[in-house]
Amino acid sequence: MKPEDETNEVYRFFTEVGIINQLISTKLETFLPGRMTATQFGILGHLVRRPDGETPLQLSNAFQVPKTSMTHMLASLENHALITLETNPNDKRSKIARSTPQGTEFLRVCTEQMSEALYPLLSELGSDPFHSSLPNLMLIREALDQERD
Amino acid sequence: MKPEDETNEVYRFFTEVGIINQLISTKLETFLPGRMTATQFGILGHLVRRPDGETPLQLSNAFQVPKTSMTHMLASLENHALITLETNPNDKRSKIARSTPQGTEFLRVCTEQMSEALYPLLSELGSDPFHSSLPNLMLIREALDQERD
DNA sequence: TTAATTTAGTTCGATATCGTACTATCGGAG
DNA sequence: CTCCGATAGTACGATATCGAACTAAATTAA
Repeated sequence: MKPEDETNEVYRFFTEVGIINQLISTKLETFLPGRMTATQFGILGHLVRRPDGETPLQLSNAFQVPKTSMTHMLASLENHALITLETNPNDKRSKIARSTPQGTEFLRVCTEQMSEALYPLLSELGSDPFHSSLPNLMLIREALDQERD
Repeated sequence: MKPEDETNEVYRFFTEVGIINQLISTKLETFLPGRMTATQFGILGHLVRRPDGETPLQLSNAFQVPKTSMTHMLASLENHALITLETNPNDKRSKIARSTPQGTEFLRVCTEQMSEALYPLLSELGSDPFHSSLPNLMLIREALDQERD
């Protein structure tokens, strides 16, 4: 394949990623209350899986959003009583975000609704397209992540 | 594999897609002037490849963003003189967006810069991860797209 | 032909995002 | 201990996003 076509393929890859992200975020956001975004929901899921909590900075690295956006998202989740934000005893500059029981329950309910909504898609496609592309996506994500400095 | 693990894999797929989208958009946006977004840049690219132009509605379908967001994005591109917006002679409710020569040139320059910025990534990974996952991404995108109604 | 329905796009208002500049705290060098 | 550069998070302001309600044009029905 010509190098030019390879470059084109990379662009198409990123375009498809953008559209899939758009489609799935929109779909998810119809289940979420008010203006809660897919990213905010992702953060909640991340915290539910980590009972010791994480600092805002760790979260902004994990989701690759600016710290200033993270401040806003965490404040919003805290307003909904889905997480708590305490000062980090080891470093008073820092904080620790943790999921509340309501947060965990909220995640469970939304995830269930989302699974139902995705059921037709999974029956149609099967799990293979997801299964076989996941390792490549992880590879690309890690390389992009590494490069950023 | 258990059905439960399959579901988990699907979620990880969407998470990876979200993070890759975030990383690549941020990277691209550092090359773009002012507050121009990756989506707006994508729209310009779409129009450059279609000399006859497209209507705002076609564009909002292609990129899966609400019409009201498209209005804003097109207005912004028009302000930068990168596109023109004329009323559609076949349907006076409608409009046609077309790239201007400046738009085409602007796209060329930014694409070139982006290609240079992506060069290290491509050398490291090779084109295979992109090449082999693209068909699956297209499959998933088309299914999601179909479903939306 | 007129009236009702549908469709394309915009206006408006609420909220999300994020860059810049700031404050508070930490941790190392002397 | 004291200074100073680095680091965590926030305030603020500009702009992007997008749902709801609207206007105008096209299409369908009667």
